[in-house]
Amino acid sequence: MAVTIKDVAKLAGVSISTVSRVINDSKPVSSEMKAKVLEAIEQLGYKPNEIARSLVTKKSNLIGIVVTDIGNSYIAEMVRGIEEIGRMYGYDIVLSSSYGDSNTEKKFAEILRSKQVEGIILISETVNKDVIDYIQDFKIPFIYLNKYYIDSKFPSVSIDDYEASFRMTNYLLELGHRNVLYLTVNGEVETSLEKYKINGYKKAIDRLEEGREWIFSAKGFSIEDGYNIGDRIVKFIKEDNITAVFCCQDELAIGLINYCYDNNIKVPEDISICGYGDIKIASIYRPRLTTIKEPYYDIGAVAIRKIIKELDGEKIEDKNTYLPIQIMKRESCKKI
Amino acid sequence: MAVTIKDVAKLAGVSISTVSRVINDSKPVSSEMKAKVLEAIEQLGYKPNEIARSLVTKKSNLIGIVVTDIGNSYIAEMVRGIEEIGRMYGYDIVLSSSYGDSNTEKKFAEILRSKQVEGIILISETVNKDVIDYIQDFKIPFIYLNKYYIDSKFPSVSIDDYEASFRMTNYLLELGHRNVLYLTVNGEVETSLEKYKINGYKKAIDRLEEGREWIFSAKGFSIEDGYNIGDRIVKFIKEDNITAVFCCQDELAIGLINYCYDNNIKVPEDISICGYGDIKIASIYRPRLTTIKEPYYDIGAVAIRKIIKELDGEKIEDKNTYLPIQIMKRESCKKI
DNA sequence: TTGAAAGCGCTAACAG
DNA sequence: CTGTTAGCGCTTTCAA
Repeated sequence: MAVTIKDVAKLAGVSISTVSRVINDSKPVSSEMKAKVLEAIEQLGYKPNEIARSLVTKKSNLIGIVVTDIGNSYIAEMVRGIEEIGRMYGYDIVLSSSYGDSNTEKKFAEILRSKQVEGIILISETVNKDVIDYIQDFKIPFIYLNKYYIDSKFPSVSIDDYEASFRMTNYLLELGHRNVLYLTVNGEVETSLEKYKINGYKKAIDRLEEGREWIFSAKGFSIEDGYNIGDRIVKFIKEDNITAVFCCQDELAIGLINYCYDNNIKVPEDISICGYGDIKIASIYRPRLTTIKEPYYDIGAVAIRKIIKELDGEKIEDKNTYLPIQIMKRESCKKI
Repeated sequence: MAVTIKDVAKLAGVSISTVSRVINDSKPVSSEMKAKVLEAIEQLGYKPNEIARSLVTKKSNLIGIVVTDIGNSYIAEMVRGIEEIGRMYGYDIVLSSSYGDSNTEKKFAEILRSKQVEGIILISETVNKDVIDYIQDFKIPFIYLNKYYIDSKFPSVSIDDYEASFRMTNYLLELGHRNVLYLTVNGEVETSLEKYKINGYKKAIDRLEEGREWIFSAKGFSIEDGYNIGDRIVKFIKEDNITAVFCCQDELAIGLINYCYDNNIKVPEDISICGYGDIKIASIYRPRLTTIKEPYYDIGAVAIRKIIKELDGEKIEDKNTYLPIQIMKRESCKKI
């Protein structure tokens, strides 16, 4: 059996309240008693039982997070931010992976609540108003992070996608490209952030004299989806003299570049390709991927900071938080 | 205030013990009472407070894990395995990142213990007997995972590095390579797994008539280290007609291939390069990296399985667990 | 089969 | 400044 506060009290010859006071520094204790207690604690190697403590204080110092898949590098990065900042404020992280199933998301959120987590961060890749409502009903601080979709009624933290997309398109234009294709993804148009990104792209193109929009859709957001659409894109490139492809996600861009590699099309010599996200591989891959940096670490950090603020009683504004945009100019896009 | 067992009892018109019995199904309860209780639970949306439960049962159903950095893809993969299997047995994961500092590892392990985790998994990248001893003193199930170093006295789960390295070298030989360079890393020779891997390489080379060993050291295990050693390797390649480089880690291999890319050396046309680990990027990168698969997910899965077994009172053998080896034959190495 | 009561390890009034 | 005591929400004897 582990050593408890009683053992310490007994050894130090004081009451348990005194021990409690010294470990929490909650009320003045005479220095001699304090010394005795500290001595006993040291001797016994006593560590307070946080579970017992939580039960009475109603503070578990736990933040629950349910992610789609910690194996995704951008999610791991968000979790890093959450964990590191959480720790600074004394919170530990309880992690669970839903693998994209929204019932699982619910179930895990439920379990987390049972474990008395003080707040929940959900990192999702699908839209599910249902799940959001469900978790909000817990009445504990809750942040919803989704790189692909938005729930307009629910604040989150992200970059301004419209602006980012606009800036990236402009960068391509500055590089001299005139026929820029935007590669988006089929799907829920209503809630997809693609709506904003496409508008950003359009705005930039529209400012061109005779600017023409080329929008194309992949089946999904994955590397494989990018690869699979390669042949159709390449056909387009040739027919319409496209010189740059702006992919709505880094994964698609990587997949597309892989397709090019496998088919002897040189990037950026034959075609410039850029992505969106700046996932880890983007700067490792050759050619290094030109992309928009979504600051995943910071997104996680800000998310948990919000939760902690709310826990501390600060009123958090009910607005989306936008983080700075950065265009990572690398070698996958060249001047024309 | 959340709804408690008392509320349920009151509403159902029974004692709290009865409620407890139905939620735990621990003792027979008449079906009518049961019905009333279930009804009340439903109506109130009652969920047992796991913290309170833990306090009395002394089972937190929490496994603590301290990792070097969840941003590392192989670590994320191990965590996936841990989490997924843990969940199957009703355990939740509390995650913390040490960023490589062994005092932090200690400190976090300590915090986890306070949180009453039932077992600890430490994923480390350095050697520190100290930390291991410290955590073992907690007297709770503990698994130590380290991709780079070994503590011979402490069982872990991994592949047989000697055998893996032997097989990979043989594969290179089968491909027709005769001058194969092994790229290792400077450092703690005593505890490094490189010892075994180098021996595996040597054994394969030695079976060759006139086989010659070429062993070279990078400064560290990172992509950057691989890149930085590029010029020296290339010099060697030319002088000594090396046709294949066997890198002791995928990261080094990727770094080296990047160096080649940037310096117009074609892989695998000019030089074959293989890695060790099969990290996520290995199969995405072009050329796809030939490498040895270390089954990270499975390593995590087996690790937590061991912990759970121990928690269930099964005696676990005090031996290292070896997982199957697989050579991923891809395009970065070609026939000669 | 049920309920009363003790107690898990700790904090926080409340007295003194 | 210190100790006594009453819980926190739950499980688990022990009687009934």
